[in-house]
Amino acid sequence: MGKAGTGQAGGAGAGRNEEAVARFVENFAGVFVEAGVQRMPARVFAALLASDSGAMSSAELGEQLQVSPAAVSGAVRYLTQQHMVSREREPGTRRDRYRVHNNQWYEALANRDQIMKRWEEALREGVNSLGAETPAGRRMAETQAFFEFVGEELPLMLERWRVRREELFGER
Amino acid sequence: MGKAGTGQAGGAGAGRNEEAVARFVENFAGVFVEAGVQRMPARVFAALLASDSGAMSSAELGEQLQVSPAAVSGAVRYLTQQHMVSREREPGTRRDRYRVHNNQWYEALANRDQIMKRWEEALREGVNSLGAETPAGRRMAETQAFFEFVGEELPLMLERWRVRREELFGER
DNA sequence: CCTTAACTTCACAAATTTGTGAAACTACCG
DNA sequence: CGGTAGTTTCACAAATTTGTGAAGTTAAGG
Repeated sequence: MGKAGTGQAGGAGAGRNEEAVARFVENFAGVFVEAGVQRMPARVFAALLASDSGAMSSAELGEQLQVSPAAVSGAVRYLTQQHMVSREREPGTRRDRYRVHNNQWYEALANRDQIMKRWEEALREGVNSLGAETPAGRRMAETQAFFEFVGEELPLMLERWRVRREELFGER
Repeated sequence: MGKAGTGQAGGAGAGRNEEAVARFVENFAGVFVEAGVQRMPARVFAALLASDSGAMSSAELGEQLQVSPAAVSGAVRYLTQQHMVSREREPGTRRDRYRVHNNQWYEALANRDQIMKRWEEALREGVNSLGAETPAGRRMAETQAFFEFVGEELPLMLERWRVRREELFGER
């Protein structure tokens, strides 16, 4: 717990209230967990989100969250696969840094192209094997249409968000 | 209604290919699991979706899925809490039936009002405790705005879906 | 009221998931 | 080329989750 010397690097401004950060991290990670994400990736992600620079090294993450390098490695693999975090190698050092890109991560969250495809495919197969004329088949076909609809709408919604975002935070 | 010897009741038409049904159930349940739902609720839900009438009794579910009444009970509790399934008591019998309402369940899926609130709240608290002027605070505020935006957009999108749905399946 | 079918709850055993330490690997740096 | 900081992989122990059987509860039907 007590972190030693002077300095966390990635996240800490001078007067950061470490306890508040920790509270946020666990709380926010909890929401992710409820949404079906494993705990460790959720915690790592929350830590990044709560860091000032938006990027931390593996060692920093391990220290802040009190977990082993192995755990960080696994979490980070998951997060990069989900495109919620990107990995960057700081040139001139052999340390990777993991970064959350401001608007990118929640767009990835909303997009979920892969997931949508899985739903549609499972439903399509259901319609085929049960028969489009059966009541169950009709039910599935309707659901499938819904997912297709959402697949069309999401990109439009994200486009509208970019406009709104510009209005709200435009002159950063 | 004797549903003795021959027949599954809730779901089975005469020539239903039970094997195809089982395959769909496990496959579709898998997609749910990937999306963070526990396996048993996912299986129960898939079974209902694949049933002809869209409704099954506890006993029928237990038999089709080869699980105990206790397991069905737990799964059904979860599903009703999520508003993905509704419980009805058949008058004149003491058997409950569990029903999936055609368009209702995926609207519930897309709505997730409760979940949205949790995200917004966690983020709001993060902004407060880290300070709106800090980089991390700004990042969170932006994310929070995004969730608010989505919260506005979802109902509109669902409204558009209802129109589209009428076009596609209107004269049922 | 009593019986009993149906559903729910509970303690526990089984199965799965999770995080760790240690070994293996990679590729900077001298 | 070798040394070494950093990351990843792996086998395993711990913790959590899951489903079961059995007991408990509820209310329909006589």
